[in-house]
Amino acid sequence: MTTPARYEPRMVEPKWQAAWEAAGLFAARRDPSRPKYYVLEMFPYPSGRIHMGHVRNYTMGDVIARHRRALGYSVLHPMGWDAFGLPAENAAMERGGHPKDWTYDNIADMRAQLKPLGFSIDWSREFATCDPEYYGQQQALFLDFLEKGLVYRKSAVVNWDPVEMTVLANEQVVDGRGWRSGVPVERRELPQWAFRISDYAEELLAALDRLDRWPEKVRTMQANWIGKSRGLQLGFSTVDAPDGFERIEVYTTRPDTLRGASFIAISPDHPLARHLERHDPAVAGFVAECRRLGTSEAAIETAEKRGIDTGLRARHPFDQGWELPVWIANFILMEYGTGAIFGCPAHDQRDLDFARRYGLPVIPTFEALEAPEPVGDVAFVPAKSDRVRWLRGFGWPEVATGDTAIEAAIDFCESRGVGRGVTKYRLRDWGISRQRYWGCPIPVVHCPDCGVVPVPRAALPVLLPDDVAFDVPGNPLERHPTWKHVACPRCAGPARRETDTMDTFVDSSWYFARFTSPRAPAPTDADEVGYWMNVDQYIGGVEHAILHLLYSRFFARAMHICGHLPATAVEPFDALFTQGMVTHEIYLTRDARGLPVYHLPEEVEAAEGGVRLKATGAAVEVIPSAKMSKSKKNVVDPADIVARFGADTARWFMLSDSPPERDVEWTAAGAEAAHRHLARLWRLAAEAAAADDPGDAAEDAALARALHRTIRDVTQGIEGFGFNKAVAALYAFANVLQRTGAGAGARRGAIAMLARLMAPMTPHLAEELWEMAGGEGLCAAGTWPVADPVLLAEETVTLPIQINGKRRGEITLARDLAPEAVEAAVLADAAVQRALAGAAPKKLIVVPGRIVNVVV
RNA sequence: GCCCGAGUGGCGGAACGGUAGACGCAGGGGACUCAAAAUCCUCCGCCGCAAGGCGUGUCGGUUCGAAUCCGACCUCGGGCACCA
Repeated sequence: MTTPARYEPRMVEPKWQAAWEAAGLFAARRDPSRPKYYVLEMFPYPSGRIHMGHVRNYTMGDVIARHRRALGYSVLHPMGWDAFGLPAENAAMERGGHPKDWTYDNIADMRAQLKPLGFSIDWSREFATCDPEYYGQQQALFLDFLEKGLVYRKSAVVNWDPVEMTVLANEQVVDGRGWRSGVPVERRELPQWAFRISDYAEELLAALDRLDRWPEKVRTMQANWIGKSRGLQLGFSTVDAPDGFERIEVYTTRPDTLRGASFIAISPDHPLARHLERHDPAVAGFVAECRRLGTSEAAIETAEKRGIDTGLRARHPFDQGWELPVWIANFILMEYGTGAIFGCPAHDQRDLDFARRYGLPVIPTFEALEAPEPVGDVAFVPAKSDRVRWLRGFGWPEVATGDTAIEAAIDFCESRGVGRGVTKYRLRDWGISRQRYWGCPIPVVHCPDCGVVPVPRAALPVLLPDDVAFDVPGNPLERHPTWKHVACPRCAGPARRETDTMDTFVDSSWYFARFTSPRAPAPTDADEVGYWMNVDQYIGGVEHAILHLLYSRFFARAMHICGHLPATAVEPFDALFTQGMVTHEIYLTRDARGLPVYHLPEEVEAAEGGVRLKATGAAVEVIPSAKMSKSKKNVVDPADIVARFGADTARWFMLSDSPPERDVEWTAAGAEAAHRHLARLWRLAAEAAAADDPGDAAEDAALARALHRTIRDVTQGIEGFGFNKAVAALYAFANVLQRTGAGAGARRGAIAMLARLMAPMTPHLAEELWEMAGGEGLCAAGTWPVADPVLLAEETVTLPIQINGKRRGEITLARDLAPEAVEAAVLADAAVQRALAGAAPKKLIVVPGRIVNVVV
């Protein structure tokens, strides 16, 4: 025997990785004779270091990929890089250098950290979205979308930093101020390119029902995001308003409260507000202040509700003598509905807060059936399905539900010519223009004579220029001396390139399709997408539940319209799994001013009476686990873990303990325990390999039964995304294996099967076990074990006995005893006899094979 | 503010509406050792000597039976359209 005397992952892991590579096991091959399986984890942003979240994400995908391969599928499991985006430009500004170098260096670093983890990835398909080969095809897609009318120009608001003269991302706006300049941001309108996703709102909503292998919560979030609503759109005629503003169009989902209206409120971005702004300094001041909130909906909605009375009045549609004041309010969004509402303070908390602040009337339109109370500081907002008594209805029964009243109100208004019933969606068109360098150039030219002219396809890709500088603010493409100056493709006259680049969500909206033919001279290859699509299992963080996944669903439809995807692929992800984060405790001490100073986990140690700094012995505060983040220093570098324990330990620990959809806490003790367990298995295998004891038949049979239960449980665990349960079953089997009196041959047979069961999770160790147990060839090329039903059958069953729902004893009976016989046996039980004290039971519930409950 | 989740021993968690705490960590006790490491055995929800009682974020409800279903609330997390 030449095997080393103990488990040495540093030596064996590279060996097996080389063996897999030499055997070409992970190259995805289009093989129509076999079923295919496409497993995809959301591709990483190349920040430069992989983190434990990546390890968890890609380990889960690898378990699925290796399991499916063992089941005989032709598996596609690719990897790439979501490589455009802000951080590269921020790095260039802060540290100098070029976004391109920063990005490709990071990719090289991360690839080097990822490969030692032993993932069964087809690396030949790797690409980065910043490769001209990729973004050039994306530009071709853009031109296709343009031809089909799926892209258009519109005006949209952005965060404008008046000092940096730059558009800021929402992330770069902190408390309404630019993160670098510190000055209040402004909302500013710019012409932008947008995709017509809102045309597909109904389709994207309806199709959610068919995504039955997506988490319910994700479908709910998407449905709410699309936000289909039924309501009334009506015009309020104005009194003495400026020309062109004779009517204010209002959208409401509660037309039943129309007779409780107390004011009209319009958005600060409403055309009327913009008009008044030019003539009224007070309005101008208020509107300017609103624009300092930036564009983030969260910021707008959490800001204090404020408004200004325009002095204009609007007539109530049911009573021309009833005039409502017109206010501009900071919480009305121009993007939703018509950008104007009527306020009914009695039945909307936000309207009520506003009315109380500004002394506006509160007019209830309905009240509770029982114990009605006047509205104080809490609006009366029952569920629409609740029945209420109407005080100011118009034509429906006095007692009715909100739902009934809404439909009746729409009918009534339509019959009187006051507005019309409409269906609206909250979903807005997808603005993709970014005033930044490090993104995919939008392939159009602006010609003073011809207007917007697409770049000819032969001229694609429109390459980003390399000679750019980031030492001055603004878009480097805009400032570049020559790049934007081109001849118009149509008239050959002087024209200007579009200097906006695309939102990086565009890049990630079709990468899954590109993986099927990453070097094709078109966005996709019909044979390849036909074979590989759809993604059978998609895995990623729940933070992408709405935007990325919704955009991808739209993109798949648009690509289908342009002939790049088959009709069967308009829903590109058959199954979705959203995994939890990796968390860690946070360690901190305080500086002289009491501000926190964070410390890396390796800088602290547990000591008497708490945690201390290794260097100084200072006491350390421990904060409960939170998502690993560099700023809090609660990070563990996967490369360190691999160097210390090996990849299999990192993989095993990431799968154990926590269910995959929940957060998992990284602990040093847990990682060490995982490593100890793997070393124990290695030892058991080495012992079995060297032994030749005959054992005995009963022990051999007991081991076989335990093995087959394990096969069943691990298979169920993997197929049901219960990796932690599969791990628990494998721990339990290791305990059996350790204590068994079975013979060496039986033990080797069991270890060979154990190797196959562990191969998806700890593939390197599995090869070791497989080899020591005398297995032929590579374990990674093997087939998945099948549990023998005969060995799973149990002969007896132990039933707990409850008396009045409390457990009071148990009884062991033959497995398939008739219910009457079970009842008789239960009634004869001593504990039951005692509880009954001679009386007959009121009720006897027998759940076969489960439990018995005696009600006395 | 709005939408979506999650809360079970000291800790991570397990449990088709049917024995709450599988499996692991930490901890206690023991074996081996000159000693230590490693390894192995064993105990381990809380209160109680015991009988027994109490326990799944809080408060109610449905049920023979609730961690699980329903309602209200609390806390923590994710998303809110230019972070990815």
